[in-house]
Amino acid sequence: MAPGIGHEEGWPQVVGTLDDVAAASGVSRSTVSRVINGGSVSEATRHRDLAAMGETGYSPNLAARTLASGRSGVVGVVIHVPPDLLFQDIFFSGLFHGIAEALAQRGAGMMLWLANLSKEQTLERILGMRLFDGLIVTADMLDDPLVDGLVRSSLPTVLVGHRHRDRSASYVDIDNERAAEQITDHLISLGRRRVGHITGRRGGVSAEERLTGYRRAMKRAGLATDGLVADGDYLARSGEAGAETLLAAGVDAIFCASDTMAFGAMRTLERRGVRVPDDVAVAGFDDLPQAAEASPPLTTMRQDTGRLGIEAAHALFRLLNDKEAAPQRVILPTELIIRQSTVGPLGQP
Amino acid sequence: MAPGIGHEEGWPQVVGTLDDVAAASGVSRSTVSRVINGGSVSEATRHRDLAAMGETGYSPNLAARTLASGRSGVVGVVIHVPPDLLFQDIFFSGLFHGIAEALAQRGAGMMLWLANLSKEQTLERILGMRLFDGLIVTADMLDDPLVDGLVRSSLPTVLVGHRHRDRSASYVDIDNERAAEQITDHLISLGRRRVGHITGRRGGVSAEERLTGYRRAMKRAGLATDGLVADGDYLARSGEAGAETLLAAGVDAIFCASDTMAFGAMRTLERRGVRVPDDVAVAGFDDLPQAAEASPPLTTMRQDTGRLGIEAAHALFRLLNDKEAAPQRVILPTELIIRQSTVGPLGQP
DNA sequence: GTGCACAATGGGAGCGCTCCCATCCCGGGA
DNA sequence: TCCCGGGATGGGAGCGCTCCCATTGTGCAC
Repeated sequence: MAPGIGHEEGWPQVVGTLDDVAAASGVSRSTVSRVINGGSVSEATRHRDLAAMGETGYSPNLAARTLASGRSGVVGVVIHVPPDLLFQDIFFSGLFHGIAEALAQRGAGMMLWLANLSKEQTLERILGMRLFDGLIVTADMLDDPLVDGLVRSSLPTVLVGHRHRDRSASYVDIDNERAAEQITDHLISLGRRRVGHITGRRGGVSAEERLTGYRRAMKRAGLATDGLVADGDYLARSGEAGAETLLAAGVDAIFCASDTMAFGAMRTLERRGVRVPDDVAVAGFDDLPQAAEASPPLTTMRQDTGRLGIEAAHALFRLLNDKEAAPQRVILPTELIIRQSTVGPLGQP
Repeated sequence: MAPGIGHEEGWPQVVGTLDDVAAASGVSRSTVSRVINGGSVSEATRHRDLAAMGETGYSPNLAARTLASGRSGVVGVVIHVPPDLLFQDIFFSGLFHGIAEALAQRGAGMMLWLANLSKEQTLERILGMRLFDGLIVTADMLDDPLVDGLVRSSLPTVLVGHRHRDRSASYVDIDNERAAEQITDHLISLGRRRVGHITGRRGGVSAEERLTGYRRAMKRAGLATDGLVADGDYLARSGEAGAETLLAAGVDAIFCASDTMAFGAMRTLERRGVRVPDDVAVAGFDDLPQAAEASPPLTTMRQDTGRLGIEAAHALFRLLNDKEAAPQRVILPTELIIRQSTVGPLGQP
C-alpha cells in the first residue's frame, strides 16, 4: 500500500510502482522510466505518462532506484561539532540554509548527521549505508579521524571551513589568516600598540589560522605579543574571561576570533568601566546580526556563511557530474566592517 | 568497490555483498542473512560468518535491504520552523540530542529535514521516498498542513510539542497551559496585581496555551488583563519591545513566554532604570543555561527538552514494534524554578 | 521501390537483499 | 528397523527500479 494515498474510489487506484503507471498509461515500464529520467520519448507519450503519474500520485521508490542505479540523489551533510557550538553559532545556521537551498534547487535530498555518534561509528555507518552520492563535511579540528576517513574514502566529499593538508581534498573556506591579519592591521593603523587577541577553540583550523594572522600583523608592525593572547572557545563566556586577562596585561585593543566572544569582552569592559573604543578598541569576527546593534556597534570581519554553503553544494555537484574532476578549492572573500567599537563616533580613536 | 577498504592484499578482499561473505565463509547467502538478522543458526556457523564479515569489512546495503524488507531502520526528524528560531533556541538543541541519543541506542538511523522546502514539497518527498520507518515531527503551528498530512499518512508519526486535535495522533509534550498558570500564580502570590504577559509566536500551540494559562490564573485571582498582553515571537528583540509596551501600561510583573524574551525585557527595564524585582518582577520560560546567571537570576519554568526527544523516540519505537499500538500520548512534567528576578535576595518582593 | 539511419518503444537481466519453502540430517519413540 | 519431528541450511522468487539490447516504425536518399 502506497502510503499517503487515501482515496477510497472504485478501483485499485493505489498505485505504487512504475509498472502500475505503465499499465495505466498503456506503455511499458521502460518508457515511463524514460519520462521520469529524461530519455528520448515522443511528446505525446510523455504527456500521457505524466498525466497517468499525476492521477495515481506516483512517486519513485528511493530504495529501488538507488539499488538499481547506484545513485540515490541524497547528499549527506556531516556536522560533527560539539552541540553547544552548533546551536549558539549562527555560522551553522547560514551554512545550513545555503546548502539546503542549493541542494533543493537541484532536486537533491539532504541528510544531516550531527555529532550523536562517535567519529568512528559515524564514519562506518555513512560509508556502510552506501546511501549518499556525496558528502559535505564541516570539521574544524586540525586532526579529525572522521574527516580523514571520509576524504580517503571513494565518496565524493567537500569540506567546509577546513583546508585539509591532503592535496586531493576538495574544500570551501575563507582565508582566515589573511582576514585576521587585516583586522589586526586595522587596529594597528589606529595607533594601537598593545593589541590583544582572544582565540577561538584551540586545535581548530580557524582558530589557529586567525591566531597566525594576528601574530603576523603584529610582527610586521614590530609589536610584541607576549602575554597578549588569551585562549577562548568562540563562546561569550570565554570572551568575558579573556578580556579580564588581557585587561590585566594592559591592552589598548582586543581582537576576538568571534563576535560572540567580542560581546562577552565588551561586557567585561563595561563592567570594569573601561571605555570602548577610547580606552580599548574591540573587534570581532563573523559579523553576526547583533554586531551592528551592539553598543558600541562592533567592528568585525564579515563572512557570508550562506554563500559558503551554496559554494560547497556547487563544488560537490561538480565532483558528482565529472568523476575526473580535479579537487575543488574555493576561497571566499571576507569583508572588514568598521564600526564604532574601534573608531569612535567622530572618527577619533 | 566497497568504499573505505584500503587493504592491498593478495586477494579479492573487496567484498561488498552478502554472497561474497557467504562464499568466503562457505555457507549460503540465506545463512549469512540469518546471522545478521538474528535467525536460528548454529553457534559454529555464526562464529565463522561473523569472522568472515569482519575480515571483509562487509556492511549491508541499505537500499537493497529497504527494498526487500520494506524497512529501512531510518527515522525521519522533521523540524519545520523558521531558521532564526531554530538556531537561537536551545530548545531544539536539547530535543535533537535527546532524539539522536535514543535512536542511536537502538541502532536506528536519523535523517533530518529542515525547513528548506515548502510544506507541500516536504510532505510529498518524505512520503514519496518511502525511506523512513517512522517520523518525529516538531511543528508548533496550530494549523499546519505538513503536520496534518503526515499524521493522516500511514507512516508512524510522533509529534513533539504539539497536541494535535486529531485523536489518532501520537505526541510528546509538556502542559504549557498548566505551567503558565503556575508561574502566573507564583507572581500573583507575591502580591503582584498588574501582571503582564509577553506571548510567544502567535498562532503557535505553545504560545496560545501559555497565554490561556496566564489568563486563567489572572481570572481566578480576579485580576484584569486588559492591555497587559504584548505579542512577542520568542526572540529577545520582541522581549525588549514587549517590555516597553507593558511598562507604559503600568505593570508590576512580567511573565515572558520564553527566557530569551525575558532577557530582552530585563534589558529594557535596566535601560529605563526600573528595578527587578523591586519595581517589576520578571519570569521566563525554558530555564536556559543563562537564566541562572542573568542579573538578577531569572525565575522560570524548566522543561527538559532532552527528555522530550528521548520520549518521542521511545514512543515511536512503541508504534513501530506494534502496529496495533494505541496512539502514544506523553506529557512531561515541568518545574517552577524560583530565582531572584521575582523574589529578591532577602526574600522580599 | 528498396534500403538504411534513426527515433521510439518493449523486454529482460540484474542491483543486494529478505523471506518463504524445500531439503537435509539428526535423534528418539514405536 | 522404520518413521517422524524439528533444527540447520540452501535455493528461489521477488522487492521496484535502471540500463542495455532487441524490435518496431518512420522518413529520407538513392
